[in-house]
Amino acid sequence: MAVTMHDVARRAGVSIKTVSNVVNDYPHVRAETRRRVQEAIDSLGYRLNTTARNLRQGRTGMIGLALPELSLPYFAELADSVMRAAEERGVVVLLEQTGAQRERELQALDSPQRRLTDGLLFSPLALEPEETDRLEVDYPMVLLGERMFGPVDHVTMANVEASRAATLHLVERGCRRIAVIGAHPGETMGSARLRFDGYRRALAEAGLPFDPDLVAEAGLWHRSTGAAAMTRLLDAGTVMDGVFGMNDALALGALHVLHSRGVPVPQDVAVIGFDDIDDARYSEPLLSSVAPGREQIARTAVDMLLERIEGSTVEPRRVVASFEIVARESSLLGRRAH
Amino acid sequence: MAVTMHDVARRAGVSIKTVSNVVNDYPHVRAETRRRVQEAIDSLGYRLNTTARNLRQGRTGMIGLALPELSLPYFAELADSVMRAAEERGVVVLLEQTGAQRERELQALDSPQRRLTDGLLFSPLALEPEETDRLEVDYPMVLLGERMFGPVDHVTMANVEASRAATLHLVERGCRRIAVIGAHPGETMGSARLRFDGYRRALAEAGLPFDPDLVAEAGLWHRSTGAAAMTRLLDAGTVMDGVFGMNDALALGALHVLHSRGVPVPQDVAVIGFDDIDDARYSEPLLSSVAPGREQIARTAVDMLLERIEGSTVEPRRVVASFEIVARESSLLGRRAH
DNA sequence: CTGTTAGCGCCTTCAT
DNA sequence: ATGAAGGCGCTAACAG
Repeated sequence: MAVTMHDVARRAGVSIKTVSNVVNDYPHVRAETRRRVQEAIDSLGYRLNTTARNLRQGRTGMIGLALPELSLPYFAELADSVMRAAEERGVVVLLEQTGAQRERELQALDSPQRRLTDGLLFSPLALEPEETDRLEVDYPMVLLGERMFGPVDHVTMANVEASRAATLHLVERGCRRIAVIGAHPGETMGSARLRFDGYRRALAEAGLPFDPDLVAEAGLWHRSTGAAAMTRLLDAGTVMDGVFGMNDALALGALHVLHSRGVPVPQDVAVIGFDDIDDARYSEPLLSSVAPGREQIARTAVDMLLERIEGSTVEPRRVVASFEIVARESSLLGRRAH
Repeated sequence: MAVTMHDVARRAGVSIKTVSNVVNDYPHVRAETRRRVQEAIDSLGYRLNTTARNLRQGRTGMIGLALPELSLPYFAELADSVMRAAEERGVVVLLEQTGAQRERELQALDSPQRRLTDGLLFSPLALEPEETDRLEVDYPMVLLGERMFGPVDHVTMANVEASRAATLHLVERGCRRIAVIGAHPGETMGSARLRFDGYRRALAEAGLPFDPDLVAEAGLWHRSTGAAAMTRLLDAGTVMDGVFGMNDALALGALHVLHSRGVPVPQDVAVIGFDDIDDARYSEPLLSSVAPGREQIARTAVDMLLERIEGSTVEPRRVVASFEIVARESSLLGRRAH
């Protein structure tokens, strides 16, 4: 049924090894031989059997990507970036969703898929920082995100720095009372905590007072929770001239509410989000955001994982991606001076 | 390095075949033998080498899922459903994005990944209906969506029927002038055409006139385009008491605009979308929608593909999933009688 | 109920 | 620059 190297070899009048050499671009093959083999390959419609190669080489050519949920825009876009980066490196990505549930995150570390992949890019959201020992696995792994750190390579965004920069961006636009949406009180690491820290640091640097009334919690970082938080702020009569949404979904929800209530954005209230998801380019007004270096994160993570797969045993590394403030309409106009 | 069946066999004092039988839940194994083998497996930490099994069986245990983009909510949720359905059947899904570009859709049909999968679930969005001959591939395939039909199994949603039902749902709520958002003039098949047909059919059945002024185009089915379309309708002074968004993103965009302009929903204008994506459960007001049977589509498609992989040669089948109207706040209240 | 044999298709020695 | 042999880890087929 399937055409094998043997068939090609017979057809081209060479040995199987020569066919293998041609297929794998081995340099020392005479041009004429190569041509004959190539011709046989084309005429027979031969295609390499990846499974056999994998068995022989003890590799699968696939890497796993375990993330919370594809329906969260940031992760859908991250998956996209990782798949592209992997393609450039000649490997294939096997996606797994954990639903941000602790049990399923643990399962992902030990699922049957692990036998199918050479390594894992793991983005936990539910595992507790105390459980880092679970990350001591016997296959190559690179950690994504800031939920936890362990004795493995880690690629993360500059949460604190970037939040600080986002907040300072609003300050530069003239904002003096900046609300922050998405806080998770009590969290000791994780994005919510880090981004909140960045916000406070910026206030301190700018010499602005911290006002707890300007902090709005939001458990899930969805549009709806962002809208609800904004509504609470407005209904409480909180005076503000800027809003920092800890992610774009929250910021978009807030934007929606401001718009509905007739608050001019950015004239009366400037808004900035975080993640720079695609939707930020389609809102009214366009949403300013922090581009957290998703592409860089994806590339770096894939490269690091491949190095581990190649056998590198250097100390676990930590890479922090560089970010960028993307100023769009929601924070763009000059604001009233105080 | 790796523990093999041989190691387990030696440890348990049985032959390799017996180990294989235990691993594969072959029934005729004595309980005592099974126990001994299992013990050896556990103590050695043995894990089946899937690649070797695949090579032997001539299968990979993976199916491909080629879809436009994960960042489109419907497809993210479809991918989720397919991955779950596949897991229940013991196969793994290899995802590929085509970016809704014709070239990349063609590539997906012939990518190196095809050697890694036993079959393909293919959801084209850019290929032209005339190009059905491209679908004559030499591996098992099941087509998803309504962009085109070919000589292969096909799973689709009841676009016409469901749109008709959505429109009639608004009619039952008392709507008499129902706008439709998302039209693609000139399209001969594809979702936009089919859903538009359902809309017109419903109007005809309800004895309502068709008014071209109530039809709003939207090329990309995003929130932003839905909002823009709604804005155009309102600015043109079009009188309406209902809106049918051809997908939820469009409807959510429209909802946003109505809300901003102070039009009470559903009191003055009732709104319904299509796809029942997760976001519909988080809008203000909650968005009514058509649940197109995503789970059923996923299960059916996976099952059909697996049957083909098993070697079934029955005539190509076409399955239409059953849908459901999900009435939420945006269309729920009784409307003024005329 | 369990063992033996013979590959699946490829790549890595080692020759030539 | 090319060929021959062996085996990656597993399972199908057949014995026993």
